[in-house]
Amino acid sequence: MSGAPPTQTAQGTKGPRTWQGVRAEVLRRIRARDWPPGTMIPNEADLARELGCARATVNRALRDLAEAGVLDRRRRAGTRVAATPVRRAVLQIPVIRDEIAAQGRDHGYRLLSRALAAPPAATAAALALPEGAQALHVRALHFADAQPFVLEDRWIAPEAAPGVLDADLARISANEWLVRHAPFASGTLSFGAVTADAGLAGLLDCAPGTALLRLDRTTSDGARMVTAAALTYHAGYRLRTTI
Amino acid sequence: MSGAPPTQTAQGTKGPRTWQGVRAEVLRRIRARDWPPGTMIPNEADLARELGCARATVNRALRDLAEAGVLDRRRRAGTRVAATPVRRAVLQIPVIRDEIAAQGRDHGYRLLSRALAAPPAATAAALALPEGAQALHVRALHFADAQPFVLEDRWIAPEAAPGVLDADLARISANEWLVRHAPFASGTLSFGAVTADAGLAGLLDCAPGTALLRLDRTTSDGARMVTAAALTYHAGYRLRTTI
DNA sequence: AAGTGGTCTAGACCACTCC
DNA sequence: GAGTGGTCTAGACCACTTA
Repeated sequence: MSGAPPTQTAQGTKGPRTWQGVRAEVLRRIRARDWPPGTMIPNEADLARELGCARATVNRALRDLAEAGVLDRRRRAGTRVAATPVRRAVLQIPVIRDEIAAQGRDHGYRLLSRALAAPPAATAAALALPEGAQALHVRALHFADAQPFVLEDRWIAPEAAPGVLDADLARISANEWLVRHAPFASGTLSFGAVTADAGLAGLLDCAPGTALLRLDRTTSDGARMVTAAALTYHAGYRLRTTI
Repeated sequence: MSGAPPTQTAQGTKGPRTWQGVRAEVLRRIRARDWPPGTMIPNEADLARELGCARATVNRALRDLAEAGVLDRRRRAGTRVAATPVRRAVLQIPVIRDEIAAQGRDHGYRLLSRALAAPPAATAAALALPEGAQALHVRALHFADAQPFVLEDRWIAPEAAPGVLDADLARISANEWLVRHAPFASGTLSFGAVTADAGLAGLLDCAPGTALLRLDRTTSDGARMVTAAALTYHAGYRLRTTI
């Protein structure tokens, strides 16, 4: 139910005294319509008594189901079965090199351009740059077995990524440099579709007019915006995940 | 760092005696390169002593960071900072009606077709249907304020969704019917871009050749495949999430 | 005002895995 | 075999929210 099993200890039928067992039992009652959507379920203390375990165990199970969107929990108001379950899918966003390597293909990389420039207004806003400030603009192409895989078009705020101006981005992609030097950031992600113009078509080796998947991403180190990147994938690329 | 704040109690700087405080402190040390990627960090008991809290509190914090992909934890082997951090983004997949309502727009719905038929081979395989078996094929259009929002093209295995053949899919969308009657399922999800042909362009009110975001989804109730759906969104639609 | 979930503690045992 | 994380317990206090 949850995106990934919370633990590796994913055995078959857990007794009801483990938190996985409690979760399974609660899920069973929901699926069996003992507790239809919208129903208020017993509070943690009562459930713990009924199932013969500690309240902390029940709490762990219910918290997990709430994170999965199955339950709706609120203090004082209690816990109810979600009326319209919101599914949560966990997307894995690997480093481009790793994604290609995971397919058993060779990763290639070519820096197309690198320049300090004033970004377009939208990008400047996304990076929270002051008026007229410059940023590092990098365009690069990643290959899988010599086939174009994804075009990386990235703006980096130099102050937020010290050292990036000295990095040899012809050898190591900005993607990887940032992962190594400004790791564990937070940010936003959005997906859309774009039509390949002549330039994109040439770079990604497809016909002009082809529909391509594009991922836009902004990254913050927790305090400052570090980078805004647009990744345009080759034709036919699909992003996969499981619910 | 984690997809969503695990609790609503997202205050500023938590003292180090809460699990959020421990998480913040660990994250700070990682970002400050006190613990570079690949480093083994102290075990839970030591960290708890150092930070002056219970081991369970440290466990909660480290487990959260491990779920976020920041840490790599293994029994006996200990906890280390992930060498190549795999970002995990949590995607919210709401019911279409709710997604439109959340934008403050009116949801409209029109059933285009409904028929029992033998699905194409790929779909039959996705639904694990026996040779020549029939499935319910539903095509419908969702509107936001009378503008086409998304085309739903869905195959449903009737045996796995008892009652669906009697459902009035002209009034309630298959999307919603399934959520209500076969909830809390698991499945796969994949995204891609497609070019609008004349038919799609007409339905989604865009020019032929426009690039559209398409989401393919299969759903299982845990034992059997229930449905395979393709959702093709209107031009300009973006799927957003945060890391 | 009161009841519910959210969290912390201190201790214990277990399961897994690396040495 | 030993050390690490994974989990459970019993009790306690707190924070929030709603009646």
